[in-house]
Amino acid sequence: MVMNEKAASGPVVADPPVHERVYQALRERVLYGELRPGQAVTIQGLAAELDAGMTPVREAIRRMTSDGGLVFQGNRRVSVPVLDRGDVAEILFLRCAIEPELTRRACMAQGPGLLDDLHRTDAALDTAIAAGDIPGYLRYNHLFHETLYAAAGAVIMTETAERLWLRFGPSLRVVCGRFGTQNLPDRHREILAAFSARDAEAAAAAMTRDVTEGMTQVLEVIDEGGAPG
Amino acid sequence: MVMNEKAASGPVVADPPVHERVYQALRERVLYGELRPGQAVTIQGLAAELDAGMTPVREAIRRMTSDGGLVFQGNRRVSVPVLDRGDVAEILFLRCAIEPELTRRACMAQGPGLLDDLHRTDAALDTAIAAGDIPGYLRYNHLFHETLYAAAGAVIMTETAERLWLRFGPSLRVVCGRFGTQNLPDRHREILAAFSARDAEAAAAAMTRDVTEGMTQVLEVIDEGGAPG
DNA sequence: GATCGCAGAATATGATCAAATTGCGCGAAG
DNA sequence: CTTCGCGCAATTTGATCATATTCTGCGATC
Repeated sequence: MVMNEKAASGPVVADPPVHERVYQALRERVLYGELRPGQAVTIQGLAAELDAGMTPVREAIRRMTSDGGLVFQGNRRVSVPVLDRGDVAEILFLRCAIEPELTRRACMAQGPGLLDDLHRTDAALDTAIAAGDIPGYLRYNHLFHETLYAAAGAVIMTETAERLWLRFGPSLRVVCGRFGTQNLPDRHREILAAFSARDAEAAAAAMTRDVTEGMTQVLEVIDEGGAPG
Repeated sequence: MVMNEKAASGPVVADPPVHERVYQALRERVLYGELRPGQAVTIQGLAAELDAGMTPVREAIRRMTSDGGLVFQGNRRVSVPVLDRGDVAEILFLRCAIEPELTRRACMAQGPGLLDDLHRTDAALDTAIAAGDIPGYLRYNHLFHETLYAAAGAVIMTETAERLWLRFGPSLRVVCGRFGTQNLPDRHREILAAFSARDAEAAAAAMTRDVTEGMTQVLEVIDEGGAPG
C-alpha cells in the first residue's frame, strides 16, 4: 500500500537534489541583484552559506557560468559579470529578437487563466513600485515576463531569454538603486490591454518598448558610472 | 628563471583543468554527432572513457546540460536530446535572428586574414564533401561558421548561437547519414563572394539561406523518421 | 625591489550512501 | 504444460562528502 515513507499523508514531493537547490538559490541571487556586478563568488563561501558540500556548489556554479550569470576570471576565480556598452547592445538586440516573438505566441495561444495571473502579478508589481520596494520590483517584474513566456510554449526560446535575464540582473539592481522604482519603464499595462484584445502585434510592440527602455536605462548607468566596466 | 617544470623548453602552456578538458571532449562528441539523439550519457561511463574522476565529469555534464547539448531525463539520467518539429522551428527562428546579424557584423569588421581563413576552411569542407567524409563535413562546416562569428566581435551573440549548434549537432549527423554529404546545403561560396565585395546585406541573406536549408533538412528527417521524437 | 614562503582557495579523487532500473523467479491463468 | 504478469532483489548509476593535492596571491624578509 504505502509506497514509501516520505510523509504519512499528503502528496509525495521528492525534495530536489542539493545541487539543484543550490543552483536555484544562486540563480535568485544573480537574478535579483543580491550579488553586485564584479563581486567574487567562492565555492567554499557558497557552501558554508547554503549549508551544502563543495561538489553540489561546484556544479551549480558551472551551470551558472554556462548561463552567463557568472564568469570565469581566467585564474580560477569566478565573479558576477560587469557589462560594458557592447554587452548591453548585444543583449538588447537579442531580447528584441526573442521576447516580442514570445509575446506574440503567448498572446495568440493564451489560455483561460493567463490574463488573470498576469494582472495579479502586475498589481503586486505596482504595489512594490509605489513602496519603493526594489527586491519586490525585481521579482514581480521577472515573474511577469516569466509567466508570459511560459504561455508561449516555446521552451528553447524561453530558456534563451531567461539566460539573458541572468546577465543583466545584477546591473538592473544597480539601475533601481540609482533611479528608484518610480522611474523604471513599465509597459505592462499596454501589454495586458493588447492581450485582452488578442492583438498580438500590439503586444509585441509594447514588449519591444519595455525591453528597449529597460536596457537603455542600464546603458545610462554604465555611461554614468565612468569606467567602461 | 624557470617558472615551472611543465616542460624543459618551449612555451609554457598551462594545461587546462580536467573539467575543462572533459567539457571540450563532450562538446565535440555532441557537436559532431558522435552521440546519437536519445543516447544515454553516464557519468561513470564518461569518467572511465576519458580517464577522469567523477567530479570533473559531473561538472562538464552540468555545463553541457545548461547549454542544451544534453537533457535531464527527469529521473537522474541525462541523454542526448531528441528534437521534435517545434524544437527545430524554434532553433530556426533563433538562428535566423542571430546568425545573419553576426555575419553582417563580421563582414563589416572583417580584418586582414579572415577571408583567407574562411577560404581555406571552405576548401577543406569541399574536400570532405567530395570524399563523403561526414565527420570532416561536420567539423569544417562548424569551423567555417565559428571563424566567421568570432570575427563579429560579439561574444554574447556568438555564445548564444554556439549553444544552438549543440542542440542540433546530433540531429545534423543523422541528416548526413540519410542524405549524404553531397546533397547538403552549402551557401558558403555566396557568403565568401559577399565578403569579398564587403556587401554585408548579401552575406546576411546568404547566411539566412544556409541556415534555413540546413534546418529544413533536419525537419525532413524528423518527419521521415515517423515518431515525433 | 625582488624572492621566498605561507595561507587560503580551487581542483580532483575515491569512498560511501541512496535511488532506479533491470532481470529473475514464483505463481496464476489459459 | 506453457505463458504471462507481478513483485522482489541485485546490479548499475547517481549524489554527496571528506580529504589530499595543487595553485594563486599576498606579505614578510633579505
